[in-house]
Amino acid sequence: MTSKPNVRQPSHVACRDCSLSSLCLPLALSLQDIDQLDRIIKRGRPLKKGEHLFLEGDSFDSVFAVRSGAIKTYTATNEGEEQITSFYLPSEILGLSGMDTDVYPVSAQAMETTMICEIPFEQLESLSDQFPELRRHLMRLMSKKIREDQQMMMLLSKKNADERIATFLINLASRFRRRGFSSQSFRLAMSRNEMGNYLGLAVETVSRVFTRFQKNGLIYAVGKEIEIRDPAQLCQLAGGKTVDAEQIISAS
Amino acid sequence: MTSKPNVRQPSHVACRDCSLSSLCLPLALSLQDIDQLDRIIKRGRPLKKGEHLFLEGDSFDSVFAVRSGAIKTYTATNEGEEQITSFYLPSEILGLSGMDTDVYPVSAQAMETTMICEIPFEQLESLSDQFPELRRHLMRLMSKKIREDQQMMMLLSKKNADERIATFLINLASRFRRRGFSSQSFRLAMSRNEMGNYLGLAVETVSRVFTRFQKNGLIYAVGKEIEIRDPAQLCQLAGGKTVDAEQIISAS
DNA sequence: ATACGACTTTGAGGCCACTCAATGACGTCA
DNA sequence: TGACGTCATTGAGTGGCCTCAAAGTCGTAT
Repeated sequence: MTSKPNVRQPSHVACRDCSLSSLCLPLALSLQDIDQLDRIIKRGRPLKKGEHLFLEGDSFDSVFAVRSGAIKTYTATNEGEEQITSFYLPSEILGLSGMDTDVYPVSAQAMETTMICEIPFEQLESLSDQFPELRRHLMRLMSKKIREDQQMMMLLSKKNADERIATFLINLASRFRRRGFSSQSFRLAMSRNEMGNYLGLAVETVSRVFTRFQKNGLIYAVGKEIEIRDPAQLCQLAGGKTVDAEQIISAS
Repeated sequence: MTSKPNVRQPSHVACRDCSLSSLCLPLALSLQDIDQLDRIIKRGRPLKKGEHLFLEGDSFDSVFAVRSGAIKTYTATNEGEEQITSFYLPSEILGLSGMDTDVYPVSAQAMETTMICEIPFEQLESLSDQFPELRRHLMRLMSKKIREDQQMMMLLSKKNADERIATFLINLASRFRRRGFSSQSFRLAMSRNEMGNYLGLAVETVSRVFTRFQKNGLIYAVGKEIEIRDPAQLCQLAGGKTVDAEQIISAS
């Protein structure tokens, strides 16, 4: 929009030097093949909070990897309100759901200052022709997304407010952990409002549950800073059998 | 289980002779290439109502296409109850969500007598190596599934009982229509219980909504036979902007 | 430092869908 | 054909979460 931004963090880290490569697309490629992926990746300036990566209805050209920061995707309900469909953390890939309609079915917006790697889909497809493993990885990504969405459907149709929020916190914790951050103590990128929107709850309900969890020693929360105090009980609320839950318990 | 069943319908229709080929996997292939797909497809005996195609946790070996009948997929909630995740009608493909874990994340059960085409995944993958278009089609299928699941999440988190059931009926009608059946009048494969389970509603609520819809002239329902009397209003309840809705309106 | 807006918390009250319970309809099998 | 089990319907009562409202807190920009 204005002149080139003054970025402290180098904006052009190659995949081979990126600390996230073992979680991101490159994990499907050998060291020498990574460079080919690297060449098609576009790394733009950081997005500021509130800026959009793409809008619902934009033509589907690329998939994106989050390098730092956080992205939310959302769509409009029939009444024109926003319905958040996903939150994306560093190393996670978004945009794939646009593939079969040639337009993105959701909008993607930065929730804080965010760095993004853009992978033009057409070139990704030709690369997939060369590297079957990359192709399989893409399909696994989508398959995983389907499973996660089904977990989410289960949450929305069967869980009460306490269970929803416990599940959400445990899930976030586990994702932070995989990325080398603390799973006990972290900062939420989203507001209570956004959390409620995503979880199918009113803001007030989210707030009340947080208060109650804190009163009962499950968590300690100040604003967006969260500390998980009783992972075991939180996991149990979330419905212990999930892998996520076990990961956190083992981390404590 | 017993001797070979006496099937009225020929159990070994080749893809090229199957009336569903234009909706199913073959749509990605040219006429001569279809035969290659055809050779890897296994067509077993029909499943009787209640029989399982696979169980949650079974090793992921194949994807399946429904040829006739209907399949539901479900998983167990933490309390051990069944949570239905999808219904599949003829020409629809299921099983793809097992891809990234090597086990099926759900169980699949016949809701009525059902004929199935089984496509061993390993062979489907090698075929994909030969035919980029087949590969793209598979990815589009998954992408579509993701979009549908997100519609479902929206339904579960934002819609009330009336809207959920209207959406469900409109969606079914549109799927029947695509398959050349009437979209005005059809037979539900699922019980009220299963419908409620899928839609996140109690059976009693489903029943009450059906009664009310009937009283208001939106539908006429006797048991599992459904007639859509006022597609426009039903679409509006479902949240008019969906493509499904428009299709039905244009059909009336 | 201060003022403003955005976000969060807390309370009061109401509604929608759930649960429990009982009756009615359907389909199936002996 | 009758008896049984399953499924569907209807009613009464309850509770969890929503809505509305107001006060409190935080962050930010001037």
